[in-house]
Amino acid sequence: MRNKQEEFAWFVEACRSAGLRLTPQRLEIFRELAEATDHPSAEELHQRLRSKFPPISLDTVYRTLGTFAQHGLAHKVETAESQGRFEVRRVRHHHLICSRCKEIVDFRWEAFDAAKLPDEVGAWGGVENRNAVVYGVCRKCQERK
Amino acid sequence: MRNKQEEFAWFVEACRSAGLRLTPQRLEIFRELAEATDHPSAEELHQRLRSKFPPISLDTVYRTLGTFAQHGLAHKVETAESQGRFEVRRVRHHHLICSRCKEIVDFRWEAFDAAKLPDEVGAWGGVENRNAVVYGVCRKCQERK
DNA sequence: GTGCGTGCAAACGGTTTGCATGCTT
DNA sequence: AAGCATGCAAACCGTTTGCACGCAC
Repeated sequence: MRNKQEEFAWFVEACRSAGLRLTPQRLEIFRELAEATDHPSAEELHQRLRSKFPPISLDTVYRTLGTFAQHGLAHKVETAESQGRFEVRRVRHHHLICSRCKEIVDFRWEAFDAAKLPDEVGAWGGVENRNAVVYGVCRKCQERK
Repeated sequence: MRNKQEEFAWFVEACRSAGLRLTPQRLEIFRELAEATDHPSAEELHQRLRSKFPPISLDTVYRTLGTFAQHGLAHKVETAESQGRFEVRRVRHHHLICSRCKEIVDFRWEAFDAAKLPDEVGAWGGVENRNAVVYGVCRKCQERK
């Protein structure tokens, strides 16, 4: 986990090399998403930024997340839900998804990262990334039942 | 891979035990989805059913897929796209997704299915399912470049 | 006959887009 | 000064819903 200064420096550099202008909105959106651990949707993120200055429109949040995702500054998480959810991928990780409350939690799984893929995958094409998604019911929901 | 008769019998039984009525529309939708290998969206599926009898409305396709998913007769695939895509899960499998053409291909990976999850996952809650999603560029898109 | 499933049409929610203005470079 | 980024508002698309009719049970 990087500290805030490092993260900021990394963001600035990433924007530069992607040819993206450094605007207060983009900075705020990135900072807010980088601090979040719950993979917020665009709308959720917009709520959290309401009180910030400058006021950021929802459109800009959508556009900015799209731009970030395009340039690898953020990632859209794959879920079976309709609403898109985003994250800044600090370290290689995977997702636990609670089928009741839809909460998404990160976890590390080095053995999976290192595991050899089946041969047929090589025949399919060139692999760029892999992710594990684990479904279940989280402790909180189990107790709530 | 089951043959059509077996699949039909399985479907009938699954509907019965789920308390779902056996309608021509449901049968057609299931058959079409079971034959598809490309994880179609509701709208794509509706297109394919256009010529069939009885004519099936798009609403019914949506509703039926939702019902199927609820009862485990079909599954919504987790992707980073906005449009939902569905499949009938014949055997345990995982997904290759081409980041260019968005095609989704199934593959088997028994080693992953059997692999031990990290301890922290047990602490999170009760696991019900796991899926691997592998991203890359498929052969066709590599050559097209 | 009962009531679930369907089709129609209208509503809905999340997301995208055209345009004029503003601010980064 | 040039042109990308933003905000506004309207459009858009995939999906959901209320209602009345029809069909599986």
